[in-house]
Amino acid sequence: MITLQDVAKRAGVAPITVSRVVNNSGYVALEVRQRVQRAIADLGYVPNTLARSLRSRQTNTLALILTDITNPFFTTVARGVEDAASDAGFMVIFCNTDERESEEEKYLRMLLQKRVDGILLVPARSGAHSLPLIQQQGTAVVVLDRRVENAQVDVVRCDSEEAACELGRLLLSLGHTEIVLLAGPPGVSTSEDRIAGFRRALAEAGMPLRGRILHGEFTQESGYMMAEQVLALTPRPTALFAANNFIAIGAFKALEEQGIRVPEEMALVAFDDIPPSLVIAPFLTVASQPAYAMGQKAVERLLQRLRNEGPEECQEILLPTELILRRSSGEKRA
Amino acid sequence: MITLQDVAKRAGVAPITVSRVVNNSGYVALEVRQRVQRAIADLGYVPNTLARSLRSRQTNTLALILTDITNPFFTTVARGVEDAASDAGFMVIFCNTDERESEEEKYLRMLLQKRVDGILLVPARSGAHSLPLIQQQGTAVVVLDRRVENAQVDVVRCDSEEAACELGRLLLSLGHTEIVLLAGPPGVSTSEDRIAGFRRALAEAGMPLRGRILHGEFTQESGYMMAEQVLALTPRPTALFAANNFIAIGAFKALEEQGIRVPEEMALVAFDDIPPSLVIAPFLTVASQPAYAMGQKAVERLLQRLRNEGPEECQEILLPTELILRRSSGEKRA
DNA sequence: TTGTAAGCGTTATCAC
DNA sequence: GTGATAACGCTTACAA
Repeated sequence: MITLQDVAKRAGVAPITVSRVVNNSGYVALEVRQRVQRAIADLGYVPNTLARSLRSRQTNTLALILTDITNPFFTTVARGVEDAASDAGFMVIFCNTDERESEEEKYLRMLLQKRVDGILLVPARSGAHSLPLIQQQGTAVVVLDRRVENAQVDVVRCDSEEAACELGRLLLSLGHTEIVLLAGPPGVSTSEDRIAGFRRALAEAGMPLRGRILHGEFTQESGYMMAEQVLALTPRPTALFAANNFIAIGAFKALEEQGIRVPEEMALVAFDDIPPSLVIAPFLTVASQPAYAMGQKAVERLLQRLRNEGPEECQEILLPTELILRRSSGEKRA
Repeated sequence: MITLQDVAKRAGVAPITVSRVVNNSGYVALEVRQRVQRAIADLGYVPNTLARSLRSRQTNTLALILTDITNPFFTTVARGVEDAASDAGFMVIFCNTDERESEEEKYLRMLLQKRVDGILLVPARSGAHSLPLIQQQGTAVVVLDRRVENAQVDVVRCDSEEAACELGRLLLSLGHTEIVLLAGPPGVSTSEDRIAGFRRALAEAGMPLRGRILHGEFTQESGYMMAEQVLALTPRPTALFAANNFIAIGAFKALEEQGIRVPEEMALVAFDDIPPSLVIAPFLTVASQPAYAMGQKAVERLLQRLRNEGPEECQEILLPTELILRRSSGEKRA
């Protein structure tokens, strides 16, 4: 392997001079610079970032820990992260936890050992067991998409509670009185906030709340199973509120198999849109979160931390959701 | 920052002994090992992989260079890569090139500087300008999804030519004679192979080929525009063959806006499925590639190279595509 | 404008 | 079983 030393020898200068040319730092005479550059080209020298990072204590690498890149919401977040990081000269390591804290911790340890400059974390559980690990190590971190309890940390997310309340109000305004929320797992803030928002909408309307919430996972399979349970209820509800896109699609499949028409026999609304580029005929009424912008904003804040810019105190950056009305929520009931 | 030295001092041993404990290498007396482990716990020591990698010449990091993680085909590939890599103790850096060779090269240089152990490359162009860069540096590489010209390299992909031929035959067997292929960009092997397969299907049927191929990008916008062009033709074609999923969806939107019913007035088939978890009502007839398995297999081969296992000569691993018949291809014409 | 010397935190090598 | 020493390839601090 060609090292900086080899280049220095070939160019007849000291190693540090080559370093200065490579990094465009400090003064180097034009003539010397050219000599060095020729030597670099001749030898095909590729700087070794490991050595540089060891000395400079910067890796120019960020990490994004999320639950599942396969969910288009997170795919889009990831793209926002990558673009923003790339613009700033950072590379990004991706980790899928599948909502498991054990995986989260495993990855975290590896990342800290790698001395990544910063971590973007979508915590598997709002307990956020792993946050202390990061902060104790002095690594910069921004939490994405979800709240965490009792933690001093920057967060970029949407107001799930408010958006869920709006979705709930929508269904109520359409005349539904028997609505069931197909929720995500307990202990995840987005799931809990969406439940709280739904509750608030019901409370505002003076409606009682019992047996109206099912707990599951943020997956299609879970949506399917929860919808099956709902269909066994009497009287049968007239509207479903899916806590995310996957749950909605799973629920729809269950309804379809039972021959229940959406929205005529069962209205359906959901959290998280599916990107228009993936959908032949947009159908779901959703509260859409600005996934790409979330990724961007989170990186922005993380870079501020790395550069000691921006406000010193921890911020909670709330991005707006958008209510998108489509066919699945149906018309006003008689 | 706590270093291995600090731990050594605290435990009253030499640094190398701590190293042996951390890495489970060499002999360490049980009593000493426990003393060291206690010191590690007390101090909250986190090993520094940079230093280790500098010495050991291994980073336990792979890189995946693809065109756009936002395309569900690549999202799934990425998940397959991440899972397989993670199982083997490797982390993965992701890079989006948006089909641009300049981006590909930029990322590549950064990755080589980072001394990643191996690179998974979906080359932007079949010229694969950047392959020599990698190989010259002695870094392991596996090419994914696409062919490259004149290169000694392992490739994991599907047989686009054959699958495209089958899709073409399908349309012909349904009685279509005026079919237009909405292709991807020239210079990309998947695009060219799909054209070749389509041509072969026509040739087999003894049908002439003129004005039957439009070139565009692998994007929804491009699909939309190409479909608009098709609709201006007389006589109007009766079937469209989209070279990927995004093109198909863009084309469908153009057709819909013009009030043209699919498949009654225009049949539509495409390459690449959309994952069922994302689709309310599967509709497109497609040639589906096993994206997850492609990612897995590619990592498998890459790890073989890193470990000097497996066949020495370069392999082309072809994975089977699956023809999935749905509504969009329509019935046999009168 | 250029160079010297030391050190970043680990592990390879060889010795005890 | 354990340790001393050097080295990985680069940059920081200081000197000339």
